[in-house]
Amino acid sequence: MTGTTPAPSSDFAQRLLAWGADHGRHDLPWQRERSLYRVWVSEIMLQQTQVGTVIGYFERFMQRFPNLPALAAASLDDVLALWSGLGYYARARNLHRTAKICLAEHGGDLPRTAAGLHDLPGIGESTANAIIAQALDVRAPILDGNVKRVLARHAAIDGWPGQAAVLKQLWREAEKRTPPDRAADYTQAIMDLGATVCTPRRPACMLCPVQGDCRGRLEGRVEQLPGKKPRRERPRRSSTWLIIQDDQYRVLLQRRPPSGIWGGLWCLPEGDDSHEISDAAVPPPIDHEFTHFSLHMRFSRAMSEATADLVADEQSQWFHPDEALQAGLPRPIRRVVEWLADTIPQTTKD
DNA sequence: TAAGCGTGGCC
DNA sequence: TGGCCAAGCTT
Repeated sequence: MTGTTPAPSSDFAQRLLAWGADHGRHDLPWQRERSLYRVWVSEIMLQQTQVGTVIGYFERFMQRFPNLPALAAASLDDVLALWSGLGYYARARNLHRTAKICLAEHGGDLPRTAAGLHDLPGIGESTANAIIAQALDVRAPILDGNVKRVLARHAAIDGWPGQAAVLKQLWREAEKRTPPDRAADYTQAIMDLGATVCTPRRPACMLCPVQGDCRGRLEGRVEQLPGKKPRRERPRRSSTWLIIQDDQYRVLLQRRPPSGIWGGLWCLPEGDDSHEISDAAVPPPIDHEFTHFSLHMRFSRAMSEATADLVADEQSQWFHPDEALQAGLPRPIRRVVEWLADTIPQTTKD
């Protein structure tokens, strides 16, 4: 060693590890009682979702499904009920599928290799590596949104990470910088740095342990990195949803098809203008924003006599509003059902 | 390669 | 307010 040439990859990791010990997060629920199962569930919940949102869902999920066999034995309905409100429901469907596959083909356990995990539904390369790094302390580079941002800035990699060439460069950096040991600590540290210091807006570079050789900072363009996704306009759609109630105020809900938006969740039937409308009060319309479109939702009362086809549908079921709130409902439908629960006349006193 | 897939928070 | 972003994967 000449002593004059820095060893960026190794030193980068060492500085991150030292920073993480003092400033990283060490008390997240999935960091306690660490197991493949708990880390797997947490990683799926955390896809495109922030830590603060996930914690409550994770705790309830673990309470109800403490281990993989419990999850595999559950109905998809029960799994979706606990996922209700968290979004990207394909994650819940894949989680359930994976649990069943592991029970049938892996003796009730998750595979202990990245390749084995990657073969399962809902687990991509970064998630597979994150799971073995966090749960088994095995060296495996990850490349989630936090790491992409940290590396794009530190190595000054231009372009949007959705482009294959940019992604390849980022993977190369991730691979190069991942240290041989302390996989779990390093993985947590680099994600924590991205989440708390190297943030998308107004990064706290003065607090950053790797600011000294951060190329993005040296070139004065930290906030321009990584490159932004090309923007395209969000279509606006509108739809009418039918509120059909029986004489006990039970509401008719319909299970949505297993794929597509809100797949497998319980919804009001989508209506057209052909149904007879009653004059009972309806909830106010809801504007719901998705990533890829805006939805204006209007609500309309229909009589069950006028909708015999819907009532007879095998995917339809009557729910008392309080029961419906226990089911897997999309966010805006949950709001409507809460409104229905509040508008039931109180005929008894106790 | 690009589009589809939720929801909440932030400014 | 609307645009952007978040521990991405699937088709």
